[in-house]
Amino acid sequence: MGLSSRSAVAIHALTMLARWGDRSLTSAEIADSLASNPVLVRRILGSLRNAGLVWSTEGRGGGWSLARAPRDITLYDAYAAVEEGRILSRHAHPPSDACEVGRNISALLEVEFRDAERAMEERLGRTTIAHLLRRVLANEREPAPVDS
Amino acid sequence: MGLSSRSAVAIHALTMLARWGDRSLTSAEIADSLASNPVLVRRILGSLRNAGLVWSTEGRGGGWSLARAPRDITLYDAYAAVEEGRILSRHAHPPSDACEVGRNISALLEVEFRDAERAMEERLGRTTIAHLLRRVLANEREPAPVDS
DNA sequence: TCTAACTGTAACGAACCTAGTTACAGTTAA
DNA sequence: TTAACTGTAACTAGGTTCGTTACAGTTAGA
Repeated sequence: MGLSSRSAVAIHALTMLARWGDRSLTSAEIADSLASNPVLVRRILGSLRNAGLVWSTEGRGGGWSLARAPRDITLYDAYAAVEEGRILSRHAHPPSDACEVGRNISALLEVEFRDAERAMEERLGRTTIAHLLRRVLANEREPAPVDS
Repeated sequence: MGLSSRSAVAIHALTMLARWGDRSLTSAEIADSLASNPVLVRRILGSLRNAGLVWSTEGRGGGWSLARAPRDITLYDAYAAVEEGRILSRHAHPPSDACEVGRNISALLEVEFRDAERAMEERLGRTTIAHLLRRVLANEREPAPVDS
């Protein structure tokens, strides 16, 4: 099935907060850009706050701001804040001890899957919100040609 | 949420087929080792057959065998045969074109996520069924000490 | 002081996926 | 002819996701 789209929402929101860093954004503004729902946005930004990536203020005029410089927030930070658990699922049940393969494969698979997951995470950690924002602004200055 | 455990089942089954390479195994034998169900096993081995990794014979005395040498089957081959689609989900809906970030982020995220997924796949491609079988047999010769 | 604009969170539903199961048709060897 | 297999459809229970409604709490400003 694959993971949820929460990582995409989180990265989108963080990039918006970086773009309009001089003021806070409301969950409604972010939800508009996502074509989604303010409650969903608040839930996901809540996870980002728990991870120390953003902070919020309540009440009228309240909203959300980055808690760190965009160059100090990686895509892995966003991913780790909203996505829990493993990517590659292990056996649903412990295999049979009566089988040579069954009693050894779990530990071996654990190492392989863990390494593979880490490779993905390591790649996500190489890109920051600042990188994304720079490319967004570059695209805006020189829009990609539109086919037609 | 993460992916299904089909990859784990597929790799477990392939390792068993490699271990008992001189004869075919039935879905019931593999299901026993997995503490699972023969129908589930047949479904997953069916995907592996579609990918050219195993073949099966019907009728009495039938069963499953590897279609390639264990050293020519990687964990990525197994993964790709049973798991479809992407790992990191993209936006559930296309973001708003009215927002600077919204109209650029999808394409940028696509590149990042694709690269991250490829990093994981590349790591899975580095280990073969022959590697796993060798370690299973090594563990059997020299069992890991049991705490108690 | 009242009101409007926010966050924070619980609760719910529809859609979807997974793992497991039953059932049964088709194939093959003995 | 029968027993042992594969191949596959259909169904269930349980879990997750995304979206929504509802509402309590907080804050700024008229």
